[in-house]
Amino acid sequence: MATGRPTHTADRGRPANRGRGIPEATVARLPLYLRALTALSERSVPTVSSEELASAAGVNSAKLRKDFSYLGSYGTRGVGYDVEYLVYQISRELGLTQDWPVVIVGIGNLGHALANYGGFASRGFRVAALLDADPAVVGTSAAGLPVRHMDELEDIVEDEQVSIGVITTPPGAAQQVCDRLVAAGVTSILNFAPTVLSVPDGVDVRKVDLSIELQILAFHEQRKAGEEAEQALAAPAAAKAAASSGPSSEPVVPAAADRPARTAAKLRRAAASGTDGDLPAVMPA
Amino acid sequence: MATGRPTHTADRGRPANRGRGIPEATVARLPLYLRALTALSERSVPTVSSEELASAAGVNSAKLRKDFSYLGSYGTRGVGYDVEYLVYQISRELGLTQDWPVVIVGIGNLGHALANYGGFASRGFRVAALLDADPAVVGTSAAGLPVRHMDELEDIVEDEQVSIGVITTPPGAAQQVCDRLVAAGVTSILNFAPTVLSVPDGVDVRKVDLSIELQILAFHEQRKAGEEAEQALAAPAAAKAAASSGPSSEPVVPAAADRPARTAAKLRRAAASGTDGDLPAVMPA
DNA sequence: CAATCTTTGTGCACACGTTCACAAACGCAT
DNA sequence: ATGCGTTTGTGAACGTGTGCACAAAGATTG
Ligand SMILES: NC(=O)c1ccc[n+]([C@@H]2O[C@H](COP(=O)([O-])OP(=O)(O)OC[C@H]3O[C@@H](n4cnc5c(N)ncnc54)[C@H](O)[C@@H]3O)[C@@H](O)[C@H]2O)c1
Ligand SMILES: NC(=O)c1ccc[n+]([C@@H]2O[C@H](COP(=O)([O-])OP(=O)(O)OC[C@H]3O[C@@H](n4cnc5c(N)ncnc54)[C@H](O)[C@@H]3O)[C@@H](O)[C@H]2O)c1
Repeated sequence: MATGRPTHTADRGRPANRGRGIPEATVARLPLYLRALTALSERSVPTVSSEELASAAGVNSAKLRKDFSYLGSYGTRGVGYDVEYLVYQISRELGLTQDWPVVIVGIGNLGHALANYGGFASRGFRVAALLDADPAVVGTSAAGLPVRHMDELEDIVEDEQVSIGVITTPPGAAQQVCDRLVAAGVTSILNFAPTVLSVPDGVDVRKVDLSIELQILAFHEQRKAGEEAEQALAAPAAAKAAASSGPSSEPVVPAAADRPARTAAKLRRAAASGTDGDLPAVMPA
Repeated sequence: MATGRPTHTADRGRPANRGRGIPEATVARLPLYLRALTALSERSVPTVSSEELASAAGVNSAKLRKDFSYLGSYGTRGVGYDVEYLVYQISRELGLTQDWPVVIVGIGNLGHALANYGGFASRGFRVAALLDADPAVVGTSAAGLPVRHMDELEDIVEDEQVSIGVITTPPGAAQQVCDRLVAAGVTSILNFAPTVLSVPDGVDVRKVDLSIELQILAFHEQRKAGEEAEQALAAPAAAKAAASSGPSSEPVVPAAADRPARTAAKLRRAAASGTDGDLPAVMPA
């Protein structure tokens, strides 16, 4: 097991979340804060309040303060947080004060893009090697690094002390590549292939799945269309009255009135898909 | 506002989560189930139990059953779920029975990779257009599609009824591109730039952030190293005894004993970083 | 038809995450 | 020193998500 997103398998009998145990949700937000703080630091802003920083990171200020409270009391009441100091503390907590060599396996479209990505090195992540199984790809270079053959994986992982691997192979090869990475000693994997990886205890897997993100957006998009259809059906008279009563009238359905073109498009969608009670194409036995 | 991951701003006065309201966590798993079910469907498997399907999707079977219960009672007790029927129901719920035209803005490294990605079209997502601001890029083609100029954005969005936009521009341009997409009528955005986007109510934003994923992995990796260091410090005598007592002895510290080479690497890390109580580089005023 | 076996659907308890609201702490002015 | 305005840190309430455990429902067999 140990596959999905919040799979931190090494949860062996921890008492509660206090006293070194930072909640997973908080950990996921720390990089966000760090990014905002780094921007402030570059503008030489000395201190920042929870309200300002929260706004810059796109979160609630109470949440931010609670998040920071897990790290310790690094703020000053009446003033705010010291930017440089917080940058250091968060970096340390996330383990970014050390070097993290990373291997990328599968140098196709996506692997190339990742290899070229500058944001990699900016936070202590160093591309230790690019690997591929295809002899046609091996020997070429991407972003100044040579693409090396999978045979070298074990040596590279050992020599360079690699503990993080990125998988950008086709889905069919992902599990096999994953097994090999784990056997070689990699204990954290970032998987871009649309595959459920199974790994032993103590190995963390996170996945990035474009297709899932789009499907979630589509779900909400469909829901929005359905809601607007309901609204339009429920009060068409009121909407017409508002439209014809001139500039002095107040908007009756503000959300819909803002973007009338969109509303028309969504109504078409809602009509096409059948928001509810559609006849299934296949009936169960 | 409306920026982070689970930001579904259109939550205007909904009573509870029942009666059409599917929990966000469930929505996020539906694509996973769908993928597993599609694979079964291609192997012509007629029915599947919650246990089997859960295992294939990498989740708990109780969770899966509860997830499906939000969609309705589509299973048969004692048998399981009809694969084809479930595929249809989930597809319909996610809105995949209709066509979703998508525009990709910023055809650089990542934009190219996404344009070439086959998994896009496989689920009703059609690339309606590739857009870029750079005259050197406009006019070239990627994955058989021409790269068009940003000036055409508004026309394309209207003509093709686009409601989903993908942003793969540099971070500095992301907010500006986002604003323009929203003004043109796009109401769902998938953002690959490391930027916090602010959008009006009714617009959904999801972000994919490689750097954050790596930082989260680094955090857990560091934690693992710290734990192993503690273990090794707490019971070095026991470990030595086990190592020297021959093949008849049982493992004392199983997790560490599995991959001894890794343990050495982690201990080195733990020593280098200072797991706790490090002196800060900058002190607060 | 009854007995048995399998598997679903869900009530319930608990864990986790979010938000409110406010006392305590601090800087600063007087 | 004292008071005032500001902002942190956190207790407490609430909402969401997870997983156990089991009754009910259907299949299957005799
Ligand atoms: N391209 C995208 O935008 C995108 C988006 C989302 C997900 N993905 C997923 O990312 C993965 C890679 O996508 P891509 O477009 O780069 O594919 P690609 O075919 O361009 O590249 C895959 C690379 O992996 C190599 N490879 C195959 N088997 C291997 C093995 N056993 N060991 C090592 N290397 C091996 C191939 O030689 C090839 O170079 C796929 O799983 C895809 O579904 C891609
Ligand atoms: N490459 C990766 O693997 C990777 C990984 C994670 C995140 N990202 C992020 O994704 C984004 C794109 O990365 P990339 O490597 O493809 O960058 P890139 O520089 O290769 O491509 C960016 C493209 O955007 C275009 N562009 C710039 N300003 C624009 C504007 N105002 N309107 C329209 N187009 C505009 C540029 O012409 C260029 O073609 C960046 O924000 C990067 O941080 C990239």
